[in-house]
Amino acid sequence: MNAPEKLKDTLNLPKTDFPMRANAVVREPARMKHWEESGIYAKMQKKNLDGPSFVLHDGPPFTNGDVHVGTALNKILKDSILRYKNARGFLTPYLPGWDCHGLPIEHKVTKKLRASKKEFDSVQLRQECEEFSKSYIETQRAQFKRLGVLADWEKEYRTMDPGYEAEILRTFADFVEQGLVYRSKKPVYWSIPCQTALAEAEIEYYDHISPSIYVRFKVQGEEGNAYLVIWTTTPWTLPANLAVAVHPRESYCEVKTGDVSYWIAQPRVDEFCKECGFSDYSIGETCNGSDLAGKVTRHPFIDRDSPVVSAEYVTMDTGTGCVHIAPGHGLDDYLTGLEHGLEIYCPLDDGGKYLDDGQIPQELVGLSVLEKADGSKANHAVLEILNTTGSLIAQKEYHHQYPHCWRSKSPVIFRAMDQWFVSLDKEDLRARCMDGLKDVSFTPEWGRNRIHGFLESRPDWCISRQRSWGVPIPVFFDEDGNALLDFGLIKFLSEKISVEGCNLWFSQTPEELLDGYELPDAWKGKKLIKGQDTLDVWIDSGCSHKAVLRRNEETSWPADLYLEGSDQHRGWFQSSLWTSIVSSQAAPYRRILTHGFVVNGEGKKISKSDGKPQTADSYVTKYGADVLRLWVCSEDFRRDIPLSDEILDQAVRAYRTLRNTLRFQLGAIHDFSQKEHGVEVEEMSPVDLWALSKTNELIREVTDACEKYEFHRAIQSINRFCSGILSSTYHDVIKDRLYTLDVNDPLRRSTQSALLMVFECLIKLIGPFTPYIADEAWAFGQSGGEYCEDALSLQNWPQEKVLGSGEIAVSDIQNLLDFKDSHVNEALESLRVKKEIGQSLDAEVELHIFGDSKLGEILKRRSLVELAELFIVSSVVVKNLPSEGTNYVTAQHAPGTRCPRSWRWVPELVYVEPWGEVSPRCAEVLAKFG
RNA sequence: GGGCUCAUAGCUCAGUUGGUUAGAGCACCGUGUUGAUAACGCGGGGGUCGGUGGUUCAAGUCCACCUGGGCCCA
Repeated sequence: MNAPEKLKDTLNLPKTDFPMRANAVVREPARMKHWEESGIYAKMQKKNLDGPSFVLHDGPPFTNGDVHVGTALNKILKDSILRYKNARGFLTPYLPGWDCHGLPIEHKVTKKLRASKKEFDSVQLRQECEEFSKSYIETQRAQFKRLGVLADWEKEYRTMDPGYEAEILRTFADFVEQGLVYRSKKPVYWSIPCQTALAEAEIEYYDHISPSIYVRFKVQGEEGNAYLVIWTTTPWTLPANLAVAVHPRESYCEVKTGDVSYWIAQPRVDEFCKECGFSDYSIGETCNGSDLAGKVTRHPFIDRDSPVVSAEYVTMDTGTGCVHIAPGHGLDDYLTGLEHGLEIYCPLDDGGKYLDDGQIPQELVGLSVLEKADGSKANHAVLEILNTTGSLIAQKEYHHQYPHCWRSKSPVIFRAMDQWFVSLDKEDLRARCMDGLKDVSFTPEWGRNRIHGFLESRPDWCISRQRSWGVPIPVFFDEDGNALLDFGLIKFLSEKISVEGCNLWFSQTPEELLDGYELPDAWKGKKLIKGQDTLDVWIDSGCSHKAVLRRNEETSWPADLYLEGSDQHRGWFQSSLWTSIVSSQAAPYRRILTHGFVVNGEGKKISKSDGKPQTADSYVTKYGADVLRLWVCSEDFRRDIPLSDEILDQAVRAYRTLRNTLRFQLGAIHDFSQKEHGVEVEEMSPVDLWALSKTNELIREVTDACEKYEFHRAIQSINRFCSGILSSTYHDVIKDRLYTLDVNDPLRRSTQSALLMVFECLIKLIGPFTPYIADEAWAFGQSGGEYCEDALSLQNWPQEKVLGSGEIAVSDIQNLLDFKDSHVNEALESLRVKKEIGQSLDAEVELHIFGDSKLGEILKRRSLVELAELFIVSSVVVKNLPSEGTNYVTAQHAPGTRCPRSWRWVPELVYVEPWGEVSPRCAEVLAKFG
C-alpha cells in the first residue's frame, strides 16, 4: 500500500468493486449462464439429499406465445418458494412442464396454412402444430431462465411427449374401466357450409337481421283459451321445442284480449302489447313464475306437449319472460333440458336439413336452416305453418350481432351432436372428490370453498372435442354408428403410442392400429371406422400428477404444493382432482396456493388498449429480472396484483436501496477476515450486539412470512431493516469507528465481525426473492470478485445468533436509540434550523435526566463516549435532575476545536508530524503510520 | 345475471380476540452533509380506513345494503 499523502488517506473509508449500478440487463444473463454452467440446480439438490423432500408440481403453461407477465409472476413465486425451501434443507426437485395441445395453437396454425393456400390433412396439421409448440417451448424456456428460475430443464415434461400421451390414454382407460364414460348429445357451434364443429375462438360476430316472432303455446288441461307466449329470433328451432321456461321469482300476469288470455311476465307486458298491436286489453290474474312451472302447454304445430319449467337465467330485458326451450339448439336450453330430464333433441343432419324422424312435419323435412341472401328456407316454412295454425301473434325484423363461421362467414347454428361424457355422479365420484379435499390445505383458505362450489355444481364432463391437435379418443365405430369403447383396447393402444406418439392414430388404418389385438367376438369381421374426436385438453394437464410425479424417481406423489392463478380452481386443480380420485382415490396435492391476476394501476384487467406491454420479456429487458421479482414479492399476491410504471419505479428504488446497503457493507469489511480478525459475539460492543439482535428479529419476521407464503411481508421487513435499522442507525453510528480508528482497533474489528454477520444474513434472506443481486453480493463478500466457488444457493437459511448476557446491553442501546429519536434529534434539528450547526458532530448535547428514571439507570451503565457515538455528536453531558421531573435534552454547538480528521470537536488538538493538528485519539492512530 | 373474492395515506403494505390522537417503507416538501455522493442523515405535510345504515358505552375491526374492481361461469 502506498504511503498516505493526505490526511483523508489515513482514514479507512469503504472500498469495494461491487458496482453501484447493477447494469442488470447485461450482467444478470451472465450470472444465469454461470449458474447453468456450474450446475447450480444439481448442486442444490445434492446438498439436501438426506433432507425431507418438498415437491412443488409445476402447472404447465400453454405454448403459444412469449411468456406473459402473469405467467412470469407465477414462475417467480414458484422459484422463490423453492429457493427458500432448499435453503431450509428440503430436497426440492422441480420439473417444469409445457401444455402443448389445444385449440389456440391449432387455430393459429390453421390460419397460417390456409393463408399459404396449401391443402393439408390432419397429419400435416398436427405436424405443424407440434413444430409451433416446440418453438415456443424454446422461447419460453429461455425467458423463464432469464427470470432466474432454477429447474431440472433436462427433465421437463411436455403433454405431447409420447410417454405423456400414453399416460393420458391410460387415465382415459381408467375412466372407461370404471364405467364412467358415456355417449350423449350436447349442442356445439356448427358451420353448415364447412360441415364442422367450431369453438368459441372460431366464431366472429357480425350484424345480422333475424325474424323476431311472438308465438303462443296453449295451456293444457284448463278451461278457456289461455296461452303462454314465447319470443324467439330463430323460428327454425321451434320444431325442436320441448319446453317453455319462466323465471321462478318474477311475477306474471294474464293479458286478456278478446276471448283469449296471454301469460306474460309483468315487466314485459307494455312492450308485448305494443309489439302485438293490442289496443283493447285488460290485465287479469297475476302469479309468480314458480306457479306457472309445472303446467303443460301444447306445441303449436307438432303433436306433443311442452312443459313449463323454471330457469334462473330468464331475463326481463327482452321477450316475454317465457322462453322457448330447444335443448338441442342452445347451451342454456341444453342445461335446462338436463335439469328437467328432457331429450337433447336435434332433428338436423350435418347439412342443416330437417330429418324425417316421424315428428318433423313433412313440409319441413329436407329443408335447410342455413341463411342465404333470401333468408332461411326453414324459417320461411316454419313461419308459414305458424301463420296457418294461428300461433303467430306478431312478427318483425330484429337487428343484432350474430355468430358467424370464421371461414365461410356464414351464420352458425347451435346443434346437438354426439359427444363423450364422464359421469361425475356414478360410483359416487363427485362425493369422493369433495371428500378428497378434506386432506388438502388451501392458501388462501377460501380456495376450498371455491373449488368445492365448482365440484358441486358442474354438470357431467364433456371430454370430446372435434379437433385435430390433441390426444385422440381411441374409439372405433361400425357402419351403423355403434361405438367400440374398450379399456383393454385403449390400454393396448397406449402402449403403441407410448413409443410412437399419437400421430399413429391419425396416420394408420384401423387394421394397422388393431394389429396384435383380439377384438371382442361381436366386433370381429366388421368394417371399423376410427373416431375423429380428441380429448379435452384439461385431461392432458389433469394427468400430470401421474405422468410426472409418478414416473420420475426424483418426485413423489402426492405433491406438497400446487401453485397457480385463481382461475385454476375451475381448471387444472379440478381436472387433476377428478383424474386423481379415479386413478388413485386421493387428491394429488397436499396444499393449493393461488395467486390473483396482474391488473393495471387502476386495478383493471390489463389489456392491449392500455398500451403497456404484456410480455415478461419487455419488462425484464428494461428493468432486469431482480426488479421484476422484487415487484412480484412486494405484492400480496393472493389478491389482484397491480402493475404500473409507478409501481415498478418503486421496485427499482427498493432495489437500489438494497444494492447500496450491501455495497456499503462490502466496502466496510473490505479489510476484514473473519479468520484473522473475527471477534466472538460475547466480546462485541453493545451497538454491534444491538445490530445482531435486530438481525435476529429480521430473521424471525422473514422466516415467519415465508412459512406463510406472505412474501410481501418479508420484503416490507427487509426494506424497513435496510432503512430504519441499518442506513439511518447502525451504519450511521459505526462510521466513526470504522473510518477513524486504527484498522485493528478491537472496537472496529468487533463492528466488522457483526457487519459481516448482518451482511451474510441479509443476503441469505433476500436470496429467494432477488437471487441475482444476492448471489453477486455473496460472491463479492467471499472472493472480492464476480463469482465464487461456494455459491449463495448452496448456503443454508440463516440462524439467529445467541446473544446470551449481551441482551442487557442490547436493551440499553435500544432505549438510548429510542431516546435519540424522541429527544436528541429534535434538539439537534432546532440547532440546525437556527444555522448553528451543520452535521450533528458539530453539536454537544446535554441530557437532563430524572435520576430514578429508567434512562437514569441505563446511563449509570454507559459511558459518555458511548453516548456521543450513539448520538453521533462530539460530546455528551449528563445533568441529574432533582428527584421530581421529566427528562429533557438541550443542545449547543460543541466547544473546542474541530479535528480535521475525525470531524469531532475536542477541547484541544495535538500536533502530529507530518499531518498537523488532530484530536488526541486521531494522533494515536496516526502515530502508527510512522 | 350467478358463484367466489377484493377495497386502509400518491404507491406497496401492517393493523392482534371491536377499546386511548390509525402505523411502516417508498414517494413528496423543507433541510443538512459532500468520508455510502446518480449515495446518506434530520425534520415535515399527507388517510375520518370505498359509501350508507345498523349493533355497541366504544367499529378500520361485527351485521345489512350499496358502489367500484378481479377471477370463473352464464
